[in-house]
Amino acid sequence: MLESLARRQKQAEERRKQILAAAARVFSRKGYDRATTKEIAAEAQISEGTIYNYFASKHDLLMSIIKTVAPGLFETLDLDNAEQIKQRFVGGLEFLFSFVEENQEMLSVLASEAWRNEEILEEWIIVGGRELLKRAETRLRQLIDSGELRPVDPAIAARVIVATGVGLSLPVLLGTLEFSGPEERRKTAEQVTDLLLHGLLA
Amino acid sequence: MLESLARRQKQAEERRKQILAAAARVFSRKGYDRATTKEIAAEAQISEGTIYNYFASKHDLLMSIIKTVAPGLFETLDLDNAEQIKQRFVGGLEFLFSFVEENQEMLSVLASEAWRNEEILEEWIIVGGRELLKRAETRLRQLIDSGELRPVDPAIAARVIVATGVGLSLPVLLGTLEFSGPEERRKTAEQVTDLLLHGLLA
Amino acid sequence: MLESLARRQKQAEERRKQILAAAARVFSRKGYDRATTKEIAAEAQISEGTIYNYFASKHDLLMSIIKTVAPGLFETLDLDNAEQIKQRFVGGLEFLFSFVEENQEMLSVLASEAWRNEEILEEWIIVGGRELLKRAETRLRQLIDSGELRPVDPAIAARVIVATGVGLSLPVLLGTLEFSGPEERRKTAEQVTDLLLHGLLA
Amino acid sequence: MLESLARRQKQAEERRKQILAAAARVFSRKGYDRATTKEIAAEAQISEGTIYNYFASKHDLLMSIIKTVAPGLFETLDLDNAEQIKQRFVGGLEFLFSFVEENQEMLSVLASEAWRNEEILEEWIIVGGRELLKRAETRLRQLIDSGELRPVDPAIAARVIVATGVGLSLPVLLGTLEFSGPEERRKTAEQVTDLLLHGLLA
DNA sequence: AATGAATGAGCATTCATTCAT
DNA sequence: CATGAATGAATGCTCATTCAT
Repeated sequence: MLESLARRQKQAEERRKQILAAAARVFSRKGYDRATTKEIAAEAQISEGTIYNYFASKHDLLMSIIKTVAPGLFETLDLDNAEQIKQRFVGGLEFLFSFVEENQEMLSVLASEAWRNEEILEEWIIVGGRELLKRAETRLRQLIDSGELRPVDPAIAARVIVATGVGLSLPVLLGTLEFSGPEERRKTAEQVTDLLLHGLLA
Repeated sequence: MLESLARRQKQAEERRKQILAAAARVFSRKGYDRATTKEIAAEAQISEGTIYNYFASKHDLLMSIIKTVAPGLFETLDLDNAEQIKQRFVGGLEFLFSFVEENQEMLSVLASEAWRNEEILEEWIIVGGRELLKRAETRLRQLIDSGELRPVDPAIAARVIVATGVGLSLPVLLGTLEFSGPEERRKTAEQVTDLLLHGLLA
Repeated sequence: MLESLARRQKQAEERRKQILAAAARVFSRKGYDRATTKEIAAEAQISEGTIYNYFASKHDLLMSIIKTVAPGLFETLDLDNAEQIKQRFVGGLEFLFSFVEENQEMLSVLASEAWRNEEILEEWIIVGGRELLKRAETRLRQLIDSGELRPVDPAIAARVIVATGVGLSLPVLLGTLEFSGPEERRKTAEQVTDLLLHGLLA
Repeated sequence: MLESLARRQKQAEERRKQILAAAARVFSRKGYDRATTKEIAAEAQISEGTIYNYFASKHDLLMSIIKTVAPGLFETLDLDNAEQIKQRFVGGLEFLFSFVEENQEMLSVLASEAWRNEEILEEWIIVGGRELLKRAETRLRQLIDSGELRPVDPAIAARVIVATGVGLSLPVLLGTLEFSGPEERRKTAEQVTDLLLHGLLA
């Protein structure tokens, strides 16, 4: 009895994930508006009606996808988890590249819908971005105070670092660039870090 | 006769621009899919049918907007029009920020539609981006060869520079950031240039 | 064995009644078309599937409700079970009012569905109404022949009496009127009878 | 110009009526819930989309039908427009019968939907019915005071009169009875009036 | 017998496009 | 050229019914 109840809940959770993944693929391919519930159902190999046993609406599918992937994005962009400055940058970029590649479908849904969905823009881009910038700024200020970094404006520096990370991720999100593997991700992260730390000048 | 023909053509061209601007405003506000021809007609203060005297379809409106604004984007990102390295960077960034602010509506249409429109992505983002990177890379290689820049990988450096420019423009495109005026644009461009040229390290 | 079979049948009969009562409540509240099997199941505290172990379809539920309540309606309207004319009228009206109040839910289902369901209209309203009028007419003719009533057209008189009873029951069926108790029902029945027997004129 | 504008408005009004009449026929036949916009469009010999150029929704169609016919119902039931008591009753009943026959489709929509539509029930049945009873009661009280009628309870008498009128109209509304012509309507009105005024007793 | 997840036909509504005026 | 009413295909969503457990 209890066992079957637990199994049923587990199956329901599996079903939810299956539908969400299918929806993410279709949304990523077509965009939210051009995606149809018919196509999502076909992608998930279920009938249209079944979607509505697990999600209240097409809009609920979208928001559930965003909620699944967005929090991880801002954690990933965190720079606080390494010892040496260089390692922090390299590690942060590597995590970012990995996260973006692993969650490309869901993140591209987030990225493409934020433009026209006030709710997503407010809740996940503006708020998340502001907090991210604040943390980066605080961290940079500490490093400047400790003399490890030049006395640059930490607000601008934070914006440049985040902008660079986001800008470098865009082609991956758009599906126009793929890293060949972990080594390439690492090498790119190291090269970018080198440029950010030492600059372009001779 | 000829005069009236010319005048007529000129008026027709005005009408086209008027409709295109209205469409850009509505697309920017609602997104292409959620914009209706009814709303575009109302915004342009004409009737729905008139749209079809100047454009073949709603899709044609979209592509015409893209075609109007996209070429300027890549010219703007060009770094070749200044003497000193620093001035090239500062000038390029200033132009970019100005161009993005001036064309925010049309560019946000481009940015938001590229995610789900293969045609736009291919023709304007991939091709344009590739050429832009190529030009930047060539230019950087010359500067490295001349000893003005460190011997970094020019391909990576080009990607970082473009990524930073794009990443810094995103909040403006999304409408979540506005420069207070030309001075702020210039100051930001200078600070970003300083970071790109000299790096973060002490 | 036999005993358990009988018990089982009795339980099944209980279940049927339980579902039918739940369906009548929901149909009465929402109307047949807007009622859902999901809501009926919830009201009966069973699962949707179980309904179909006792009834062939939602339509079967409706017809079973009608079949349960409609025959009683026409028996109730019968005027043949009293001695004095006045008592016959008063008693008939009292029974009608009581029956309508007691079966308000099921009767309102009948009343509201007859408008759009040819089967119900034909089988229960037209046929039942015709027989009712015929019996009333026969009875009135006897009373006219015996000199107890004026020589009015018995067909018209029957229609007026039935119409009055039905018309007075409508607010109760609609749920917009409730008698405060048996005394009010009796008093109303007496007042109406007085008017029907003696008329309005001074 | 002005002429064509006026003509256009007139045509639009025609269209509205055409659609409303078609909807009333289909609602009357199938009931609101079982009627489809597809069938209404076919009945009106237009396409489905055109309905929405004139009405906001299927629900708007329903409420527009009710609003068209309901006010007339209560005016018709008014008893105030004749000299002699008998003539008032006969005239009132004749008007009622005519009105019901002429507006059978729209009225049957009102009658069948009031059961399940709180808005219609409240706004058109309860409020309208209450006012009607009040007017009838006032009028009866005057006639009682003037000695033309017996000293019966005017509230009960009003309910009986209205109930009789409504009850007699039901078969017409349901489509199970048709008067053969104006003479039959008049004769029935006279017979019913005779019974109401003089009662059944010898 | 009881359950409730899965099904898919069917519905109201939207909107790009056409075309008679 | 301008208009806007008419069109009808396409869509998100509902719900009676089935059936594996």
